[in-house]
Amino acid sequence: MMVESASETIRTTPSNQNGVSSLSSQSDGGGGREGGSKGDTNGEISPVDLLHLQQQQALQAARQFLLQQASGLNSPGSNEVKQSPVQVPVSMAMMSPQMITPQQMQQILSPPQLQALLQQQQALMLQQLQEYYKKQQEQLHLQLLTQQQQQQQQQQQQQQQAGKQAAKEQLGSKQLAFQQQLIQMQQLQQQHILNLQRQGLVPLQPTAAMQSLQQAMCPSDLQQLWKEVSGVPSSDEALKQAEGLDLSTNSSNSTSAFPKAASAHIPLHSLPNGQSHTPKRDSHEEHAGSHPLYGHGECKWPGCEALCEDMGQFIKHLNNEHALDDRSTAQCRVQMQVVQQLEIQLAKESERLQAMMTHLHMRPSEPKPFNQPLNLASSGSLLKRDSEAYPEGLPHPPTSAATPITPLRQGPSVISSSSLHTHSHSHTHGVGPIRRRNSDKYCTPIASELAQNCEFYKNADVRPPFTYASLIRHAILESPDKQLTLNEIYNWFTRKFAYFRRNTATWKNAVRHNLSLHKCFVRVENVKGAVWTVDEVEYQKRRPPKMTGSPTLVKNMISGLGFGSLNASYQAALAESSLSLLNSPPLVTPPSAASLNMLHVGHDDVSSTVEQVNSNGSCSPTLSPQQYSICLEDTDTSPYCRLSGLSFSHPVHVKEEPTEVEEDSRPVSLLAGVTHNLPLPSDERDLEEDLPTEELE
DNA sequence: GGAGCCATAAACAGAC
DNA sequence: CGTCTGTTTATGGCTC
Repeated sequence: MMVESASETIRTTPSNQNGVSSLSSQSDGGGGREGGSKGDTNGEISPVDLLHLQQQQALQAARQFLLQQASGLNSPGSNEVKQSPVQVPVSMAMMSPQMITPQQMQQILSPPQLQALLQQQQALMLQQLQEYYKKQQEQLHLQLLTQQQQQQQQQQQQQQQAGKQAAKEQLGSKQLAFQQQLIQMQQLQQQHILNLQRQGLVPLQPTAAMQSLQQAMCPSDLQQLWKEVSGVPSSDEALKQAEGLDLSTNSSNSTSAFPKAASAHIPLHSLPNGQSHTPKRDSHEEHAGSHPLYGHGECKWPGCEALCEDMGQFIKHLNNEHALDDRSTAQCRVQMQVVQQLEIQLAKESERLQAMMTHLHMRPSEPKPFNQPLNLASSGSLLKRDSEAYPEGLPHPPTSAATPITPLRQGPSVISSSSLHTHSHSHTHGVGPIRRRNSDKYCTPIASELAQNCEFYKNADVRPPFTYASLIRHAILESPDKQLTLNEIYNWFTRKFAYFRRNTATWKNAVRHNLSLHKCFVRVENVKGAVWTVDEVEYQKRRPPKMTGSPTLVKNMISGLGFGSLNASYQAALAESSLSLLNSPPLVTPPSAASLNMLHVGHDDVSSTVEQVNSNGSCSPTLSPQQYSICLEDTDTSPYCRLSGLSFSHPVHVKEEPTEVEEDSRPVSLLAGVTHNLPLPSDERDLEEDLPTEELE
């Protein structure tokens, strides 16, 4: 729930609103320049120099301010920030809330708190930054004004004299200089803002459009935003918002020479060559045949959608409605930023994809190198491998697909299991390797899967490919005491899986249902109340049929793994069944009775698995001979007896005492043997990493 | 088609 | 009285 709220806050980012409003009001206030003195600027020093100076000062100050903010936000002794505050490449804003803030804060504060804090900081920073810029602009305009006055006077004089031409040129050049300064300022501002955005220090933009970008950008939203921007009648405010900062100067009356000039140049900085006039119009007319802004009989100008029968009409419309004015330039700018943000996003996603691909490719056993131009593609191919074609458009294929697979690094167990039956599958690797993986995987069930992908499941709204029963069991076994209250189980679910942060009623009911329904979950009355424990014997009892019965189940599991939701339930069951074959030893906790139990019980499963494997032909060396032997040993000895003897002599309410007693009996050796041959270590690591971050009540 | 497993929904009861 | 917890039943999907 907390997470839920956190994400909510992220989406709404109220601070943005504040930023906007403050901005607009400020810019309005900028009108005060009129009455403002002409004083200081005056004349001896060249205005350009002055501007330069001021700009630099302003930027300097702004930078310092940002640095302070940044360092305040980030870890205390962050020197890095000092060096290149603007360089931070990572778009933290895109990352999950947890990533945004330093770990320490993360640990101290709850996500909502962090979020609120961040927003505050961001709003503050933005505000102050904007103030700086605003001041600079005001000064610029003051200068412009005074310049104009001077020029006008000059003009008059010159008119009287006659050297009109020269005067005009002078005037023009001076204006141009100012305008260029303005443009530079604007560019700097933009860059600054962008950098801030990249650093996640500032909300994408004060504009609503940017906000929406930050989330999933849906075209309709954008359109709406565009309309907002363009629709406002005397869209001063909106424009200013849209532009992030500037344009405050030339309020509505574009008739005045300066504003017009200034605004006219705004688009310039998108044009490298600096041609000042009507760049857009020209370009528009160039593509008379097929105009990029014209399609399906309507104008595609952001937020426009005006119907135009033919090109001519469209051109007219374009020239009339989207001429070079404040609104258009503002829209253009917004569009620029949209594109920029998209590019950033694209870069990020590409990077991620790259990482995923490399990771997946690294897998030695990967039978089919998937051609993944896309995340989806990769996951899809994987899915298809074992199960037939899978519906494309998996909910959260990227990581989900990747994750389930990743665990296979130790051995694509899942696949292997499937391979048992799916001979036809072009597993390049012989039976041997497959098997191993198989067994390996079995040895690193849900635990490793979770451990390795915990981050993914934590953040991605993907349904985990495990059954409720297996999840509950895992949660319980993961706990120090191997027992959890219902509420604790709930918490574990929400903590570990973003998916379970919604529809709480549904899955909680399912959890309760499972707890009650399955004999393997034993309710134990505790001092504090009731806690739930796992009866491994019972848990294992119901497994065998599945595994032995249907190898295909395992096969399907893979699809379940990569798969988000459709067959989720069933697939989950399958996945879980195979995953938890050999129950994972307690990942985080030292060998305990429970772990023992798990192992022992697991043997059962393992043995069954083994049987399959053997039947297939080769043995599973990977299953670490030791482990193997152990399993067999145990099984031989009396897996179940041992189990029951150990912790569940009375399968029921004996959670604590027995467990501890058994601990020493033999578990250690077993565990030792198993653990090291198994990929577990890494899992343990992962889990440990994982655990600290989340508080276990 | 039946068996088995699972998820989901819902009714119900008892405790807090 | 509302919520939480726990039990139970019903239903539907899926695979073997």
